[in-house]
Amino acid sequence: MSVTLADIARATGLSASTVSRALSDPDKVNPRTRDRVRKIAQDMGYVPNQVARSLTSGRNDLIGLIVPDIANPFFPPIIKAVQARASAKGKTVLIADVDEHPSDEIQRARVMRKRVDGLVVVSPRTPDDRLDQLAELRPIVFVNREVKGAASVIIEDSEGMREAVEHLTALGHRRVGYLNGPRRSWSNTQRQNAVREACAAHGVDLVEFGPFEPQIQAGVRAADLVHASDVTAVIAYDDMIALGLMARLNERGVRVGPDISVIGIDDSPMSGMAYPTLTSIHVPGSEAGARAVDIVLDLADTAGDAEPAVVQLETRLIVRSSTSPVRPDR
Amino acid sequence: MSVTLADIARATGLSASTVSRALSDPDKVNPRTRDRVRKIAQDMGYVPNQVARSLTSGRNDLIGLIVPDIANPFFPPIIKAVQARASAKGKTVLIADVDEHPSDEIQRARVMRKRVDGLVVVSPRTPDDRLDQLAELRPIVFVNREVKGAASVIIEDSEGMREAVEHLTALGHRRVGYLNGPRRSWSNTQRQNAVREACAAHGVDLVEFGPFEPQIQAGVRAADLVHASDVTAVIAYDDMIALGLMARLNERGVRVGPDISVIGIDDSPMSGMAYPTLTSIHVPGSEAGARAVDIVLDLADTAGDAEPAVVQLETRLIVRSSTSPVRPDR
DNA sequence: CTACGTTACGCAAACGGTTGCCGCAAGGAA
DNA sequence: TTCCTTGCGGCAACCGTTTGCGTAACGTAG
Repeated sequence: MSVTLADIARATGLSASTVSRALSDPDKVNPRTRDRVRKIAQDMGYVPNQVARSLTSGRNDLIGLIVPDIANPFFPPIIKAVQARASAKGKTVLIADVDEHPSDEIQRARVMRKRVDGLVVVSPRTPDDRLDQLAELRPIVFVNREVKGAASVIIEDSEGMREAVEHLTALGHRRVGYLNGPRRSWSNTQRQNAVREACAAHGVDLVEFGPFEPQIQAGVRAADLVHASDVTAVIAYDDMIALGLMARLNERGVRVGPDISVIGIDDSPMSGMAYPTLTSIHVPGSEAGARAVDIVLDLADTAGDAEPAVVQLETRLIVRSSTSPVRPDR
Repeated sequence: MSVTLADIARATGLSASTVSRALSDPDKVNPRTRDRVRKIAQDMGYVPNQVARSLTSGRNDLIGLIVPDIANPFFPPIIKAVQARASAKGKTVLIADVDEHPSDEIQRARVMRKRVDGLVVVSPRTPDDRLDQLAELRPIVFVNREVKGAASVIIEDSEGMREAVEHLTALGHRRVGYLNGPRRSWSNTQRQNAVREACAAHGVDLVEFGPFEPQIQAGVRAADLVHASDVTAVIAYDDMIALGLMARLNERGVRVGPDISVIGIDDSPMSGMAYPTLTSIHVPGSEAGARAVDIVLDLADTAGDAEPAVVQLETRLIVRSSTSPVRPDR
């Protein structure tokens, strides 16, 4: 079918091993031979069979990426960053969208395990005990999730959240809503704690709603609850919910900004395109993705003796036009 | 390191071949033996090594997907659909984001070729001659791009475009702008032709702008050009441009809808979340992705003797609130 | 009881590279 | 000239599975 090492060996009169070395381990062979082999290989259109290569060498030049939902706009930037970084290091990305269906995760991961050099898992919803099982599939690194004994890149919500609440108090808001994300979400727990602490610290009344799924529709539903309450500002678990919220408020004639302030989390690319543009807590997804790749490849090299790295990334508030001073009559 | 067939063979006192058959070709062995083997394999936590499996069988259970830009919201639904469909057929997706950098494509594709069962390529920008090279890497299917002699799923813009122009004329618009996409984009050529024909057919004056990159920022830039012209409605090459356009028009106090009508193309998930919600020509990306997977796997089975399938998918207009009757004074 | 057909399993050769080890030849030193 | 070193390249094992073929054991029929 296609050109193999053996074909080149025949064409050059050398043995397969020499050809192999000429192509991948240049120092072990005479420069003249090397060049001759390379030229012939080139001419014959030789492309090494990665599968065969992996089998012996153990290296796959592949990294596995597991995400819950590609369509959620928070993830594409992460995926892109992972893929870019991997590509820069000569790796390709094997992707699995588990579609918010955590039970698939372990299965998928196990199947992937042998053909990738490492796993990057973005898994906000999976229960801890499942993750522990996953964690055995080293090298592995978790993004936005802390798993004991495993490497991870986590996003520290507290700073951004503090900025958000500070921003709202500066605008005169004293009663703020928080729209909870999914009940089992690790992120939501983090964010919930962060908002509670920040509000307590600033003497702001906190009203919690939800849980809501990270979907536009959930935000739409949330809108009416929020509107019926007496909060003057609301922080949503993520931008999706915030955007749905805004859309519905717009529809009901409530002006986001002047009438009620809205803050999202993630700072997904859509924040700047919504109307009004959405004030959002920037979560450095791209950076997290890139770091995760670095860590996992490091792990792959150093055969897992080192102690797992835990990288923390900070969040910060990006102010746009969905937040305004509280209305004088409230 | 991890459990192999040989380990199970040892544990059961059988040979590796029998174990292999017990697990993957159930009819060839005694049911009693089969069950015993399966139980032990299960207990020992055996996971077949896909790499080794691929090497002999030739099957990889992988399909390659090449997209220009994951972060462009048009693609995630396609990726998701591809991944979902692939997953349903027991395949995993190898993804390459070529970052709008067409020269990488062939290289990446060649490297992928041996380890995937087929390639799905979404490549709106790559020049034809390059695609011809790509097309040799069968099985391969192109999405939203026609390549002679190769399978493809193409999206027929004309119907949706006809509906769009019809819709605008019904609202009284007689002078319509079209914001061109990237100069070398195949899609843009299609859309440009479609809008020209549709306008000609309905006696509408067409004013073309651009080319523009499919980015928010390009739309922002387009806004001022459009505003300075005398068109009362504008159709953008894609939603990204349309959204940027709307954002800037909003900012300048031009009311999208009442003052100027805007139509996007793609009907990306954001169309419904913009303000005002964006009338857009729905492009069935998910369906295209799913169909592409079907075709490519078909091709992989039937060793490429059949003549390449070309599937056409229709577009249709989704009316939302960014289009309104033309202002009486225009 | 022999002969033949099944069934159930094992042997061994792939698949296409990689890599440890060894032999051999050439060059330098003694 | 001889011995040792060094560098180059070949041999063969191996990675973990699949699969064609062969064969032992067993059952059935003649």
